[in-house]
Amino acid sequence: VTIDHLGQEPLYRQLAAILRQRIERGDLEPGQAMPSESYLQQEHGVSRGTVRMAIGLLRDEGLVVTLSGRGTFVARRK
Amino acid sequence: VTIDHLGQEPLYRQLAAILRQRIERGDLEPGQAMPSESYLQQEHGVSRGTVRMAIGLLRDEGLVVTLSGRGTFVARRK
DNA sequence: GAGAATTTGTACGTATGTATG
DNA sequence: ACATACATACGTACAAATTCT
Repeated sequence: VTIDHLGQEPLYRQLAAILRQRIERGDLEPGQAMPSESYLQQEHGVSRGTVRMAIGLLRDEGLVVTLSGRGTFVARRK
Repeated sequence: VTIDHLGQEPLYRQLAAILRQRIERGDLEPGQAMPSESYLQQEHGVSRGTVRMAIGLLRDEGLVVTLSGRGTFVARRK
C-alpha cells in the first residue's frame, strides 16, 4: 500500500485511503493515537499539508478526532 | 549580521549561516554550550521553530550536538 | 528529596508564498 | 479560476530531561 506520486488520484486521497484501511482493519484501534503528522509525512514522503488534508478527510468522516497539541485519535464510535 | 525578513533566503538558513560563522570564527568554542533556543529566538526575532530548523542544519553538518534537557553544544571534533 | 526553573522534544493550528496542471 | 502540493514561518500547548534552589 504505497503512495503513487504519478497516479491520477490526489496524494491526500491516497493517504486517506491507506489510513482508513488501517483503522477499519483494526491496525489502529479505537481510542489509540494515530501516527503524528510529521511521522506520516516522513513515512509516505509527502508534505505536512498533504498529511493534514488526508486526516481532514478522515475527520469529516468521523473516523478520527484531533486534539490540538495532543494528537489525532481513532474515534471510539462508529 | 542581521536577519532579513524580506529577503529571498529562508530565515532558518540565514540564522544557520550566522551561527555557522560564529563557530568557525571561534566565537563559540568546541564543547561550549550554544545560546538556548529561547535566547536565539529573542535575539533574532524569529520563532522557536525557525531556531530549531537552523540548529537542525548545523546538527546535520556535524557542527553541533544537542542533548535533551541540557542544550546544544559546539562539536569537539570535525 | 522536593519543587521550581530551564531547555529540548513533540504535536497541532494557522497563514502565506510558490509552483504546477 | 481552481485544486493539488510543497516550503516557510508564525503561534500555542504540553511532555520529558536536566539543572538549580
